[in-house]
Amino acid sequence: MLFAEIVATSGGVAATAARSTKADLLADLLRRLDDDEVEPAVGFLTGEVRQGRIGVGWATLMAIVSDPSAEPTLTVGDIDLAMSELAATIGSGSGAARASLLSRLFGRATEPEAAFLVRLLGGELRQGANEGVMVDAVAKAAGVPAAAVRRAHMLGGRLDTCARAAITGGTAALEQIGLQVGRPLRPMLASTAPDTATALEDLGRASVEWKLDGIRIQVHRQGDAIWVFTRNLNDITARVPELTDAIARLPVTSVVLDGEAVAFDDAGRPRMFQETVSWRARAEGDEGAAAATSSPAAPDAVTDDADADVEVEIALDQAPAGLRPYFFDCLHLDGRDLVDEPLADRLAALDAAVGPWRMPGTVTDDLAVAAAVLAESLGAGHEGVVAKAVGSPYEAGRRGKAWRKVKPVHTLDLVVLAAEWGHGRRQGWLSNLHLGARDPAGGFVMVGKTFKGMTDALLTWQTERLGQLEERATKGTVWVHPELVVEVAVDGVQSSTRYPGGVALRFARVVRYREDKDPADADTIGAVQALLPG
DNA sequence: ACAAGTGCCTC
DNA sequence: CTCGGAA
DNA sequence: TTCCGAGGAGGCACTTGT
Repeated sequence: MLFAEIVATSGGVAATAARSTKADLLADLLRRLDDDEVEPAVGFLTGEVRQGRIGVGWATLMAIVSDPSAEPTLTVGDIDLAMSELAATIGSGSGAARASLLSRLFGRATEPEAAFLVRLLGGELRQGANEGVMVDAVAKAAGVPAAAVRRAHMLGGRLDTCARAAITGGTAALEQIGLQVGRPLRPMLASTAPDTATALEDLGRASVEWKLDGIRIQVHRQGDAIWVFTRNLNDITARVPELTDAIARLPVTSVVLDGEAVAFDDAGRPRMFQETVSWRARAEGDEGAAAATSSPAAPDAVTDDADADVEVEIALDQAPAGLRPYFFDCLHLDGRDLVDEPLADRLAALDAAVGPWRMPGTVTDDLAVAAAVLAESLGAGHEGVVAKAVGSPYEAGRRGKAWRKVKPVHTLDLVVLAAEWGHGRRQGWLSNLHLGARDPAGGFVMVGKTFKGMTDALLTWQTERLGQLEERATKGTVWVHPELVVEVAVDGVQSSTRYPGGVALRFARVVRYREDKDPADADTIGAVQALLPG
């Protein structure tokens, strides 16, 4: 099939409002593909290339110079091949080689094809349809129930291969795609709740578990073979030897576990998220250190009689404590799939499988108990809790209401220093705010930006109001007289080298404007810094 | 040898 | 990761 | 209810430029 047909379909999808019509358009195209074209085409129409990292982003795309072709000649296979070549182009000189490859490719593309490629490779397809719509499209094209596609997608992890299976083999082929140890499934996600009482009232009897601020891990083990995947199903096995050591010791023959990995300090307190992230990457290629860092002590051993050898090696390494896994779900144990079993049964399997690495938590329907678990978690330096209905199955890939996360929210009164013009549906509105805390010595210290929490009506108001306060502007940004106070909610702050106050807001969103307040009433930089842990 | 720019990953 | 809009 | 897209913070790997 010509790539131009993909581009035309994407255009049609973008011009359509109804999701079902978008799916119809996509299904029409899927039916016309050759079998070998299904996987790349599903990727292109969900904004991805199946080769993954190809080392091409906006800067690279903007530097391409080429004359568009008049007639479409590129096929789906041509583009797929080009992506494979780009992915394989690494090492010294690869930048120029990729640029050359892209120039030649764009020279063979018509103008609409080139524009589509820029959006695809730039990660901004913006056609109002992604994997969610594509699932329905695949079902329509293959004449199978959407639920069958959805389930295969969740358990198999990749929609492109599910699409090919559905179209070439129908329901029977989809049913072959089950949970397989060594292949990641899409993790279940949690929706939010304002507090533990609300969560428990919605859920009834629930497992209330600590929520740790680290990296989501999905661990697979089959005999001696171990895999560690992230939330987005990336394989980080080689980068987390401390975890694989611990997993190797579990009393199981095969297992699939869901959990969180966090780095801890000497005192047994969790490190800041940024430190956990950097921990993840440091092990590989770090010859001596990786071998010396033996399995971390189990949580119960750390607080009282920690293993002396571990302590010594850690001190030598200048890298105290380390990365620890905390598991909160068990999806497969010794040959038995548990995804469809109720949480209570999965927790029983978890207890048998992970011993000391179990996420702390309590099954309860008592509001006071739930509140106490939250207090314990926060007291131990963690992020909050997740409450989970005890009867719920593991809804892979879904952000269902069976899991509710509860995190404390802080609010700050900050001053708008500048705003950036929005893009896409925010075009024409001043959207992204630069936020400053008050410096008691005079002036304001920028601590972050936010574009979240604004309704369309607020965007309109804010664009007009900030326009009145404009002092100077560059392309994309308007600096304003610092007098507008805005109440901002944050999950917390983190240390920053970018911002002059040494702190940056985490997940900042606008609550409301405070026109009743003056900049002199705004929170100080000291108040913001006080939110740093420790 | 070192710094800057870019891509891509986590949340 | 959060949020608001839309189907 | 579900999906999409608006865009935030930091940190490492890799490549290129000085």
